[in-house]
Amino acid sequence: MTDPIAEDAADDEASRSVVSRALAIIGTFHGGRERQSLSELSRNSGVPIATAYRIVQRLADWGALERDEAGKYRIGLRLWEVASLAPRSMGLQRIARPYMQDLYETTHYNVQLAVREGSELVSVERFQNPQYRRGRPRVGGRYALHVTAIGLVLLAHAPDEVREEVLAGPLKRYTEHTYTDPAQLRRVLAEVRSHGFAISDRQMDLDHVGVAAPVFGPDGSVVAALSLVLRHDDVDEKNMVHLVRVTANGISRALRKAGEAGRAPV
Amino acid sequence: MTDPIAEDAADDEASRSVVSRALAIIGTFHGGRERQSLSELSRNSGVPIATAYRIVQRLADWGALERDEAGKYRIGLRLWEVASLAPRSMGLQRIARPYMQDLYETTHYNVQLAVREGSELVSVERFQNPQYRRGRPRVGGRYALHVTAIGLVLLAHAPDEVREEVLAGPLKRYTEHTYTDPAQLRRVLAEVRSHGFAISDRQMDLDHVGVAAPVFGPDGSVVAALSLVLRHDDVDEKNMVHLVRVTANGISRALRKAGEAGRAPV
DNA sequence: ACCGAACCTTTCACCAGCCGGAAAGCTGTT
DNA sequence: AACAGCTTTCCGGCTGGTGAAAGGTTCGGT
Repeated sequence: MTDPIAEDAADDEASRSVVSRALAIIGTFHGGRERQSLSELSRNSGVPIATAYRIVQRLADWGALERDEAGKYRIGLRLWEVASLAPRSMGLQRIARPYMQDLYETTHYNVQLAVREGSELVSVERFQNPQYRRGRPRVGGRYALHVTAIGLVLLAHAPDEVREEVLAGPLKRYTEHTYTDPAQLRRVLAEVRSHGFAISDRQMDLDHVGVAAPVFGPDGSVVAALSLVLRHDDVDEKNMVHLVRVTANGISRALRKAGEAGRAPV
Repeated sequence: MTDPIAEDAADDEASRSVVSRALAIIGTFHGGRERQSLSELSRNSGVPIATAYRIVQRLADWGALERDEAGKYRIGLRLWEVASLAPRSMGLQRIARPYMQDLYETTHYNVQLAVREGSELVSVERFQNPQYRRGRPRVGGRYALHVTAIGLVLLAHAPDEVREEVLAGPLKRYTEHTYTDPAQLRRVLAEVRSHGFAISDRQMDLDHVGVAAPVFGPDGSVVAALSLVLRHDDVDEKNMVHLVRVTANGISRALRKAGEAGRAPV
């Protein structure tokens, strides 16, 4: 089996430590590689097999990994349990879901919620129209910031150094409409900030238009973005801007209220 | 601040290893303790502070932990990303959600999905009526098997040793209707197996009635359970049994189809 | 049935890297 | 200003981790 993804070997100074090796091992799991044998774990993480053996034993004892019937390892339920305490994903999600559901039920278009992590976005929650699902944005998946409406919102409100990094780096082209000129993208981002929403018109693929708006945390910073994705010939996306913004603001308000109540998800 | 939960110190043979210490540290997080300072992590995990410091550094470097503005540590987004690859939670959830949503929209009662982990149940997904939310079953939370309808289904189909363990152990009473007599519970579980569903009538609290049915994996084993929770004076729960069973069977069928397509969630 | 390949598991002796006490910074508080 | 609590750094002692290698097992091919 050839690897579609480059090997995850890491050669940092700190990568010799046991903890780093353990993390390298669990980091080999990603979409499309959800079950691995011990040998695969060793190969993909760059950790020697005997070492991997012992580490995997301990991870499995604790429940971070599990073995299936075939003896392969997969991410364990216990790890998911603690991960579901991550404020930036599940904490946010818990509050945002009712709003997203309302938006979905009034429009029946795909609704997305994402946060920024470094110079990428991570999809945190989505509601999809079953008749019409693009598998693409997997919950838990990472995607580029400069392509989608939701990414443009997050990029527009990112710290300067992140924005400059993305603007400097190569801007991968997906369609003829994708922004690949840094100067143009910079102009667009300024508009996103001043208007309070972003539109991505066939920049990811030629069939879809996205409308996105920022979600603010209790301290006024942008902690997430909400988007609605529709087919570009379905309806005029301008009509949807208000709806998306109102929903995003509703989530922001709920976050502020939850913050005041003590349990502050950011 | 006094701890509502007993200290998580562990003194096993293997608990001296670095990996086990790291896991002990991330294991100190649970509902109600989502943000901890380094000192708290050290105290709650039993790991000396200097050691905890080094381990936490590495966990934070990788993204398993993050620091918030106040300098406290919380579960990081990166950990949630890999955890969202756990077949028994997110894999199952991805398939079950549309069915759960349909059930919710036709009834507007609370819908739950849970799996068994050891002698407890872990809530994997839920749809709640906003007007009427009991905060109780937090997604990612653990609960006893003998009290709720969903737990009774999971317990009825658990391996013998698990069932015996639960029957032997103390059966905590929540209301006057809770099953606390092992012989009685054993009889109930046999009925659950033969009838293909479970009903919990005010056994958790005096207001709610639950109806639950098993979800089968591709190999015919019970991998999860689905439940509908209603107020006991709302409607005759018998009317709901058919609906819950049909929905659970729909999920089972979808799991089988996904299994045949290669990506087998269990 | 036989053989070979690939994988999983276990052992072992050495030494790299970890452990943790102690003390120095760094806040924010009385 | 002194204090209390938390975070960070340092370093000697030594223990648990490491990786090669061998035995066991499962599979597929001939």
